[in-house]
Amino acid sequence: MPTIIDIAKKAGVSFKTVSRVLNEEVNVRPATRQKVLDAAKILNYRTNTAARNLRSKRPKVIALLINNPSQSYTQSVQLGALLGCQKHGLYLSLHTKYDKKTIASLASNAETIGFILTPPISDNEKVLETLSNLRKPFVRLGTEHSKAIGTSICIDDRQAAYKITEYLIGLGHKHIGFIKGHVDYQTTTHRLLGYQEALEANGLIITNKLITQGDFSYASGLVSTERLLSLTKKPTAIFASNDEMAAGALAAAYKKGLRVPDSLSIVGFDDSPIAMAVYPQLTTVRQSLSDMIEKAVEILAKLQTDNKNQIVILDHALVLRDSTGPALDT
Amino acid sequence: MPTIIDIAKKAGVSFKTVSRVLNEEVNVRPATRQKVLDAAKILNYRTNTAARNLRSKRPKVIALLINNPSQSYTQSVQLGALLGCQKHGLYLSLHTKYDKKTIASLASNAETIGFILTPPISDNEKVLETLSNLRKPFVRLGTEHSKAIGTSICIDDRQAAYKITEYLIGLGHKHIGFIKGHVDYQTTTHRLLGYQEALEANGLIITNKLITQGDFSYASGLVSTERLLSLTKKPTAIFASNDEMAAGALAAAYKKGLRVPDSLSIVGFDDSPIAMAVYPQLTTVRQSLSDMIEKAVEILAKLQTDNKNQIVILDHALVLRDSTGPALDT
DNA sequence: AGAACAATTGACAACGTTGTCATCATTACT
DNA sequence: AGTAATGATGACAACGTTGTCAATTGTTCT
Repeated sequence: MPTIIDIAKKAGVSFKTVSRVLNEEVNVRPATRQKVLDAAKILNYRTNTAARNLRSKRPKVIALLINNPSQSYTQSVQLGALLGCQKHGLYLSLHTKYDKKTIASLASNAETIGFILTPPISDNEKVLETLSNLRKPFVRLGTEHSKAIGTSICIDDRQAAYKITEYLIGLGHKHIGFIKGHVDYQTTTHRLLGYQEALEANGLIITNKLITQGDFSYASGLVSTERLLSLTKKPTAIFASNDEMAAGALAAAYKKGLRVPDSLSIVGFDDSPIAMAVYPQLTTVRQSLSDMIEKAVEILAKLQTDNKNQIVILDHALVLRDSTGPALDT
Repeated sequence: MPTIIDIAKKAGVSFKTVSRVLNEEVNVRPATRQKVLDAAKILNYRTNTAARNLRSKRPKVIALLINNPSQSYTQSVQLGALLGCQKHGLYLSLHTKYDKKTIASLASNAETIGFILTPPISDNEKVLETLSNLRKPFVRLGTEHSKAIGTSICIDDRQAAYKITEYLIGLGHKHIGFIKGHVDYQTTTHRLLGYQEALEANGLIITNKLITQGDFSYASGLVSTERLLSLTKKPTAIFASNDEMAAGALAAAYKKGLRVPDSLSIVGFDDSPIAMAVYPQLTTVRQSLSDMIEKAVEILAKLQTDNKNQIVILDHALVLRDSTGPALDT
């Protein structure tokens, strides 16, 4: 493996200058920088993180605050965080408690770079206030809260919900039930908005009877769907705000003897592992949790004092599988 | 943080001797070793992996071969492997291809310590043969194959299946359906054996009609259960060889209008995330995948030439949740 | 006892990077 | 134009460990 000394020789500068370029320090002439970067590229240089961590006195720990009942969510996030940390030579410390004391003690540790908050903690006012006072950087996942504290990373939940609703409308569905997520989550609001806007834009009426309250759990999806299917004017499609509730909706449909997607279409949201583990496999919205968290780690890793309070919006995609089909004629 | 030099001062030896003790090298007098270990304990020493990795020329990469359709399985394993690697200062390289060429190229890399094989690759004869010839150590997960090649790590699937079957029998169930797993997996055989032995030991007859072939997928659990429930002599309980099939079984029960656990008890196996995401939550067998894989990493990390071909059997536990209840009187 | 050998321990370099400080080049100011 | 301030670069030490090899101690054999 090439070292910065090899690069230095090739570029005709001192190895310290190479180090400066690679660490994006100021006070390097653009021409010099370019020479170094070219040489690094040719030699296919990769930082030796062991050496860097040994010598560097920079903080290297990222504190991940996570408290989500869904184990698969927790796992995905943890995996992404770990991969991100590995990439940037950082260490991860994982926490499920987020009281003032815990956060303060983490923040006072000189090793700690900053925090990553996952929903619903991302929108917890107390935590946000505590962190703001402590002057440690933090990144909030899955929220685009207007209040500009810290950096936020999310997808455009509203647009995604809009698109998947429009997809159902395109299949001929006119009565589309909606199962809301847990009230503590900001995504709950945005997904509902997207659904409502899509109906409106396509000349359909928004009926409150077709909108039920869930909490992101399988059981709530089951119960909500039972309620929706007992309406006199039954929906021909159901939009569950996440995949677990969609799985519950599937079970409720089976219970009623409705075939999916023949008699009822069901869509979820997230493209979590459950979406493929279920029969029929769910049409859903893919958001890459691991991308999200890797981005969060990257932001903290490359933190400069100037780039605070941005909002990063990542891509999403409709995933069409087997749980959706044309609406039945009524 | 204390260094080996601090320990050396406290123990009155040279820092090189401390290094030797901590690396479990030979040729250290027992008394010296003890002095060093005591000093290390008092100072609460922790190895600086950055420094170690920088200087050490030992290989540091573990190749993980994984090809499992279940995303949640893949995630758990990857997470455990990453945590294990972090703990031992190693790097993980992940592979879903396992043809001869891929394996050979990984093995020829001097950086590679060894391989971890996950089911069903753990029992793939071709792979095992290739690896044996390449003389790189490997650890096989989820198998206790009698053929003693490489180290194997597993739980006692047979005993676990026995116990959960006996639990059902204890609830009064006399007709217990069984859904087999995918044929490529060795666990499939052992879980079936445990089921059969429990029936036999409790004076129940083993009926082939009550045993159906699945493949670990939700869909196969659904179909198998439908078949079992259409028998003239219906089972009052169903033992699915994993949680995904148990989830499918739940859906089939709903479809038939059977309440779980009132009219039908269902048990799964693995205690995967799905077991809690489903309603009612599944009674199942917990096996800690992450423990399993961490152990695998540890074995490779501390590899000595002498301890090959062992079989490590980890603990399991019955997890009683809401999908099981007393048998209906017939 | 003395020689030969093995076991045990230590001195010191080296890994590839960042931190500190010194030096040289350039710009800004009087 | 001369001086001060700033920008750009370099020389070298240092991080905490392992690798190499030499020095010391203990053991075995003649």
